This record gives sequence, structure tokens and C-alpha cells, in this order.
Amino acid sequence: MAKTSPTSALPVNDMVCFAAYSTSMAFTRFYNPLLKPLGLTYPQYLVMNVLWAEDDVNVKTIGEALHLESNTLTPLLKKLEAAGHLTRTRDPADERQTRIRLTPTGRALQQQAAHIPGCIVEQLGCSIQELQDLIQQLTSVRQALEAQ
Amino acid sequence: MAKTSPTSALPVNDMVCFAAYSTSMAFTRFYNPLLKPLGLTYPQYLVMNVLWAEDDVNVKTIGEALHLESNTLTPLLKKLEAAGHLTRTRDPADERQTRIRLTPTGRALQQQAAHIPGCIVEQLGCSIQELQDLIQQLTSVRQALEAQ
DNA sequence: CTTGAATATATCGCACGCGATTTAATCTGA
DNA sequence: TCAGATTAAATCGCGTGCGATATATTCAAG
Repeated sequence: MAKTSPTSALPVNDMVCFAAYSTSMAFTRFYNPLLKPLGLTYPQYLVMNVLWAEDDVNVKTIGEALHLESNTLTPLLKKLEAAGHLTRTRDPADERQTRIRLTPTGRALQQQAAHIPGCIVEQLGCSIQELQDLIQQLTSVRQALEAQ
Repeated sequence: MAKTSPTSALPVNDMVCFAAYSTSMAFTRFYNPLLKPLGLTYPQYLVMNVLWAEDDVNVKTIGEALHLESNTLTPLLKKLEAAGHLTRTRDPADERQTRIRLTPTGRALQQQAAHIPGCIVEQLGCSIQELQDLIQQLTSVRQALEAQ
């Protein structure tokens, strides 16, 4: 006797990791059509969010914000540079660092993305407080996983 | 004046999508050393979990369980086949379908992975009830995103 | 029976993530 | 001062995810 229902009794549905994994992918799939008019992928949108909050940062700062490293960010930033959204220049004061700066185009993109958060909240159909609680729980889990 | 703290005041930290995204990646990073002795990646581990619960299924069934499609699963299943964990054979009753069956090796892997869930719960340091609640909230979010 | 629609899987190309390594610049201590 | 340690990015290779498409099989309507 295998499972009786196609969605229950599946072991992955009892795994927190899978809940995070499948929900994250569902977010990416939901964002993609919203981001397509802006010519951004979902990870690129996250990078732009960091830069809209604080411009002129180095790669490491973006990496700390997004929990990504240069092996992921460098190619992604080069694509955003090629798209005209930002510039990548070596810091004269410390030539090891690459400073990332928004172009006017990249800054203007913030307005075109302004409606997106509302689309998400509307689709999720729950209160801001519930979302903040969920964010806090996920952040606690992430911090526990990153401990050590 | 930019941000005062490196971790607060970042817009991505107020986004549910990023909470799910960064937590999912943290899970993958935490699982990888645990799965390395088994020779499995994290997505491969999820597929094996599906098969340990129900053997002899087609690709579509695995895809419905994991919310993945054949463009992702076919190469992944070929790797698991090459590793000797499963077999891929066309269903004689419906030649469109590929039936996935565990080998004895693949079935034996379940015992070697039996300690892993305990490692996760221990690392997270919270109650099973809290985890089940979080799973339920994430599942609700995922279902809301998948609606339509 | 047969022809078009639907279904299941596979293929292809591209964009991540990331382990491992490399390169280049800066720091540090004797 | 200067050699070794540290740091910041970049590079490389591999394994996903996924949009788009292709192929093969089965279904369904006339």
C-alpha cells in the first residue's frame, strides 16, 4: 500500500527544508513575469533592491546583504552592467575592491518596480503582521543554520 | 547618511521572498556536507526521499511531489541512474512514460541518510510543533503563489 | 479508422549558486 | 623594508531550475 493521497503522506511535505525550497521557487516563478518588463531576473532584482537602498558599495557588501559570494555576484553584476543599470569600477583607495554604482537608468528602474511589493501582498492575501512574523521565523531558522 | 547597521534597514530583509530564498539556500549549504558521504546533492536527496516513500513512479509523479518539471528532473534522474541508485525504463503499457525504480543500492541509501533529519532538528533548536507550524505557513504561501 | 489534440518525456540554452582555486592588492610584524 | 598572511574579486566547472521547443505516444472526435 503506497500513499492514498497524491499530496499528503509525502515525506518531503514534512521537511522544513522542502517547505523553504519549494516556496522560494514559487516566489521566483511568481516574480518572473512581473520582472520581465524591467528586464530583470529575480536575483538581479534583489541586487537592485540593495543598491536602491545604498548606492556605491563594494561586492562584499552586496554579498553580505544577500548571503552570496563573488563567484555568484561577479557574473550577475557584469550582466547588470551590460544592461546599463550600474557601473563597476575599482576603488582607487583600495584597488582590491570593485565599487558598484547605479546609473540613472538603474536608479529610474526603482519607480518601474514600485508596484511589485503590492502585487505580492495582494497575491498572498494575508496581513502585513503575518508576513513580518513569517519573515522573523525564517530569519531565525536561517541564523540557526548559519551558526558555526 | 547611509545605513547605520549592516544587517538592519536593508529592504531585502523586509521581503518574504528573500526570507524564503536565503533560508532555502542556507538549508542547501547545511545539507551539503551531510549528503556528501552519500554522494548526493540536495535536490537529488529530495528525489530519493520521494522514491523511498513510493517506488516505481513516473517522472510526472516525482515532479508533482517536488514542484519540478522534466527539464529539471530528466538530467537529475540520469545522474542518479549513473550513480546506480535507480533505473529508468519506458512503461510498456504507456511508452510515453519513464518509470523510475530504486536499485538495492538506492534503497540501502535510506539507512545511511536516516540520521540526517535529527541533525537538522538539533541544529534548528526548536520544537517539532514550531517546525510543523512553519511548514504549514510556508505551504500556505506557496499555494497562494501557485493559485491561477 | 484516422487525423488532430493532448500527454509524457527529453533536449537546448541561459542564469544562477557554489566549491575550489587564482590573481592582485593591502596589511603586519620582525 | 619586506616577506608572509590576509583580504577582495574574479575565474572555472558542475549541478540545478526553467522557458521554449521537439519528439513520441496515446486519446478522442468524426
